[in-house]
Amino acid sequence: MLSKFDRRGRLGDEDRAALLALPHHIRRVAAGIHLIRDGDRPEHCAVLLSGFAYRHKITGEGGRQVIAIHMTGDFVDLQNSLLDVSDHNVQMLTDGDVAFVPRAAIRELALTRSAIGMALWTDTLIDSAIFREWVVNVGRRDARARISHLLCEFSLRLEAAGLAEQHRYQLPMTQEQLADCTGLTSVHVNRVLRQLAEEGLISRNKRAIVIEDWPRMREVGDFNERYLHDDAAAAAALT
Amino acid sequence: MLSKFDRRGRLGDEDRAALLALPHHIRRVAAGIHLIRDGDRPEHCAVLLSGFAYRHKITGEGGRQVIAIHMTGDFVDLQNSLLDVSDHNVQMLTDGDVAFVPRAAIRELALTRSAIGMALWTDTLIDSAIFREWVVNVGRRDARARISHLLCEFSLRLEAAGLAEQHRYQLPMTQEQLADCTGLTSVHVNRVLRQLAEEGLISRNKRAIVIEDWPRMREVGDFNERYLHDDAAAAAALT
DNA sequence: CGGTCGTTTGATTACGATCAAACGAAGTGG
DNA sequence: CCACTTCGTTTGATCGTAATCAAACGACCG
Repeated sequence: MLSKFDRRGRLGDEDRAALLALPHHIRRVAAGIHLIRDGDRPEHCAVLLSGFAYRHKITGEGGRQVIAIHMTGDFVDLQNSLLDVSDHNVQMLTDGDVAFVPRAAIRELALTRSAIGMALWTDTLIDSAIFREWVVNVGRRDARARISHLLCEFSLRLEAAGLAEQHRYQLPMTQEQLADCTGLTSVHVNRVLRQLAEEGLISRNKRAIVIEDWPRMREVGDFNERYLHDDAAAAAALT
Repeated sequence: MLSKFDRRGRLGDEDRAALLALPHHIRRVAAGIHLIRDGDRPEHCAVLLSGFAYRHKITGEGGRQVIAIHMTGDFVDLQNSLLDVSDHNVQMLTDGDVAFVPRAAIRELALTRSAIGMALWTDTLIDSAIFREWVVNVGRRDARARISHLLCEFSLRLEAAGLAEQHRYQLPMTQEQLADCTGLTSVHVNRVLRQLAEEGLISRNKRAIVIEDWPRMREVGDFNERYLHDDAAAAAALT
């Protein structure tokens, strides 16, 4: 859980110890359970120890838009840590272990140990960078590029989290959820995936994805890993 | 410039003084000038004293997606303050006065005065909340709702910044830029604006916008001001 | 006065949505 | 253990929103 912080900021030993000493309780949480609900006043902030979670909003028409996917090691709700009322939902995508840390403890720690505050702040800024890229993805790319882009992003982030290798990984979601990430319908996602496979860009078997031709996928998906602000991800992009 | 902070966090007098004492130089900047460029390593962080700026990215196909609009009082590049290389552009939308603060000074201040750090962090979290809403806007709403939503957002944010009253304001951008905010084409934006006016939801005269029927616009745009996390904006939404 | 930029309108096209249905896999209960 | 349901995937047919292409017009500016 600390490896991500180690990768970017260097925290002193004392700061690391203080982070680890945060009060928390760990619970196994089933897929589908809400970690935060739109309109809630969150009392704690979740850290994903295993499994996946997703952030989403529902429109008045009933459409769902996924805004982010979180994976092992992510500090899930720093986004709500300093705001009073949550403006979106966070739900488990798969079963997973979650550590719940009281919000007040995090604020306290950020105030008294400002290096930790900066590290947490940085973490939320990287989340923002990904939000921005998603705005571009759904706003200005066609279906083929949107999905390719997303598959590229997953590949690098999963690799950085130690959950993928050689651009091979297990997609943690259904095609319908993929559609909700990209602003498409599940029917269309299915067709695009099939087409990408037919062209030999990817191959898949149930949820297992292999990006067979990384350079071309990068191009089709108009993907540039810089927005991930993660050296491990950047390294994975070279292979 | 401090009024926004006053509205949410309460900073002590000393902290306020420290913020005001930040080294900076103020410059008049013309519309179109870049404050940060994608790929740059920013050295300072801009505060908008007057005028508007926008944040955007360009896709490989040459499409432009606007990700955020900033107005008087906004701390424009906290988003890049802790990250090494910018992943997007920020450009002036109109002429304006900009204060440039060295990035190092901001980091220093955030480290030594953690209350300020928290206030700045909060500011970036609110930016994120708006990014998230924009993902939903371009991902899951039709053209009519996207544009209505955006007009509603502007109305409240401008009012909160003291630049609008009674849901009347001056749009700081062209229809083409509006299209780049919503993932549409300028032709289509034009048609939708005309239609909204025909139905009596808004009226317009050049760039001057009046939201004639706020309740219906809120509904058409599927707009809920909660994501702005701003009491002044929430108050304006009631009228 | 020509030139550029933004707005406006019309005609046509296409991408992705919608509607519909079948199928396989996994889980449930009788 | 097998019917039965549920959920996700897959394929086909049709429809509609917004894109694209094209052109004219008004405002502002040098």
